[in-house]
Amino acid sequence: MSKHNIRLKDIAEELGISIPSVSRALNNKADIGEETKRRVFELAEKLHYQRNQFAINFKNQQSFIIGVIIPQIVHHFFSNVISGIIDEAENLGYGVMLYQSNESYESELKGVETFQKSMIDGLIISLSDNTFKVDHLKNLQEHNVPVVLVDKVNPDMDSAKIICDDYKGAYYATEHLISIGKKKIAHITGSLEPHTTRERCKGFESALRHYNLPLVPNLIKKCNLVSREEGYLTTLALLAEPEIPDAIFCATDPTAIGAIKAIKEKGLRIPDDIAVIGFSDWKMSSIVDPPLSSVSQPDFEMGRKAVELVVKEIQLTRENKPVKHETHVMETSLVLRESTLGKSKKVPLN
Amino acid sequence: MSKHNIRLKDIAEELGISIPSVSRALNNKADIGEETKRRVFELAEKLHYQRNQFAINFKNQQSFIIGVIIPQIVHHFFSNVISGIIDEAENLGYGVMLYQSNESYESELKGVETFQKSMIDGLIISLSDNTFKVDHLKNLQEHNVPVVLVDKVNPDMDSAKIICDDYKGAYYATEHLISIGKKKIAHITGSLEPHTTRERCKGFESALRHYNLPLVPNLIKKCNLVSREEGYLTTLALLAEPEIPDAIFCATDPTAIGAIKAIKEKGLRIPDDIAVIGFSDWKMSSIVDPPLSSVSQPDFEMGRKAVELVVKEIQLTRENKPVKHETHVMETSLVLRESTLGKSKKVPLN
DNA sequence: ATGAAAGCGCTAACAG
DNA sequence: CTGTTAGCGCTTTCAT
Repeated sequence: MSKHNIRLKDIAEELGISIPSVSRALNNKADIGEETKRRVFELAEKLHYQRNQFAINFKNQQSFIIGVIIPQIVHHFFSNVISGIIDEAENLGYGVMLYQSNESYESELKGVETFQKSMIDGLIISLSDNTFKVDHLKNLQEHNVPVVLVDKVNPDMDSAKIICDDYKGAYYATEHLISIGKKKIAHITGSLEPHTTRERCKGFESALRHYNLPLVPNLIKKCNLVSREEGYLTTLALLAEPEIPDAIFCATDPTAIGAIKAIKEKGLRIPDDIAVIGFSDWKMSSIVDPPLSSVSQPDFEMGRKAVELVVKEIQLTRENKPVKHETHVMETSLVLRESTLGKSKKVPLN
Repeated sequence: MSKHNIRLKDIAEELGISIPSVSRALNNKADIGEETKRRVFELAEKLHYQRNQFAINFKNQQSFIIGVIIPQIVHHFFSNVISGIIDEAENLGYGVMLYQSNESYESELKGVETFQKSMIDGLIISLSDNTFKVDHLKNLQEHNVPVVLVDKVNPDMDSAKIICDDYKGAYYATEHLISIGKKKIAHITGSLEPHTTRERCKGFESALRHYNLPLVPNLIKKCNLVSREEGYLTTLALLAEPEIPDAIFCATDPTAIGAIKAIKEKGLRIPDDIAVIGFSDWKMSSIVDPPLSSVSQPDFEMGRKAVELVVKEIQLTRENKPVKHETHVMETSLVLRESTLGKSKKVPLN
């Protein structure tokens, strides 16, 4: 049990050679005799030698760990971002530490602290909705830990960023509603604090303007949590307006699902009376009745790209080369289902 | 930029004292002068000293990192297990590294390898459905890295385990169907390889037996992936039987959702003609139409408990004390919704 | 091709 | 109370 782990020293002694020689052999260095190398490998194998990464990390001051902070894992979008991150990190030889902020700034601070204790080489973070200061992240940068912001970004941060084109996604979603003949389109937006929801709102307005549709203030409703409950209540409010909309673009899928519930309860048909489209293409969106059209974000790909950027910066930083922070804007795509298309089109189960 | 990080040495030199004194001060050791301590803290503060955890980890041969391998993050159940893990790990001063196996044995091996490189102190793992050998885990144990199995366990592993009472959950689910007057109850089971599905099947049969209902072989259908698609197809097969069931207990929620789709397509009413109950209480289960009754597992709590066990074993191992591997069986609970209760009972939105 | 020596940053053991 | 010494396991000079 407590038999100490095998060290280079053990192998060296057993073979009657020096420790550096063993090291050189195991690391396939050039200047080492073939015969020696063979004997070292053989014995290492036999003793089940495992390099002590603590020593190596210590020597190189490098952990090969990337820290990841996201608001909530349970969200389908973030699960997929994380999958992309883990995948690409594996490819590049990095491990991934995870922390969730639960949309709390204080939690986010704690996460950064935990990560500093674990000596992460780089950080990928999607900011909590309640994070307005970024000193904790700048602090990391000052300690030569590159930071990459994903999706939920902050203009005060001078760092690499991965965002998706929320503006265009919203524009296309709205354009789609117009294309199926809708004229009185409502928008349920979230808190306008996060960059993402603000862009979605802008894209919506821009599409209306472009197609010469009136921008009716009463048809733009704000809710803070963009939850199902809120979507439900907000839609009920919309339906109580003197002139009700014939389509609703919701800033998130849960809101849209709430909206669907409200519309169905009122005995209205989807999409004939009111079409509904959401944003983010949650897993559950294909399961609700009717299946929800939505704007799909390249979540997995965003994760991959984030790792690519952060590792690039890690390497440049280690080589003391100047780093230029890239911002990657990724394209969204429309996933059209019955909530806007109706039964006409056969929609696959998945 | 490349100004090297502050070390104890820098502080010691600036203050004209020895390095150990600085160490003692910073660590609030007993035998250090108040005045010295004050000066050290002051300067450390001023220089933004941050302890170099690489050195400490190296010295203690300890990372304060727990590795976690699960099949798929996107699954609601696992997301919540992970949340529980991160939460409790934070409490106990540990960070969490994450890896997903995607139900692949090879992937799982890679995960263990990655983790070994990162020198995890302990591992929490939910085995992939294709993992039948556990040498990789035993290897970890031999290197004094405690392993805790969660939910997907393996009898060959001599380790701590967290499981939930699938048998009882299935029993209660079936009993509930009986209690609402159902007599011809079908069961859609998964591959009988994993311990979990096997127990669910046993619980189902046991309840039928206990209530003197016949065990009709044709009403027990197996599908391998327990996916929505499979649930749909399997249910269609069930409905093609000469005598169709009046209730279906599905081994997972996705299967149940597929079942609902099939039943609705056939023009049958839920639950009047056929009641449906699932297992795991996925987020989406409350959203489908009708909302799905299900057996809820204490996912978050399972995660917490896993951390508790693994940390306990880590500590015992470090102190060279004997460790007794505990197995924790956690209770499930029924979440009843319209798919078995009907509209009668007002079901809350959440 | 190999060995000897030094050092990464920190802490524990031992003196005084 | 404080300083000196040593060592965690490995790699990287610098000799030979």
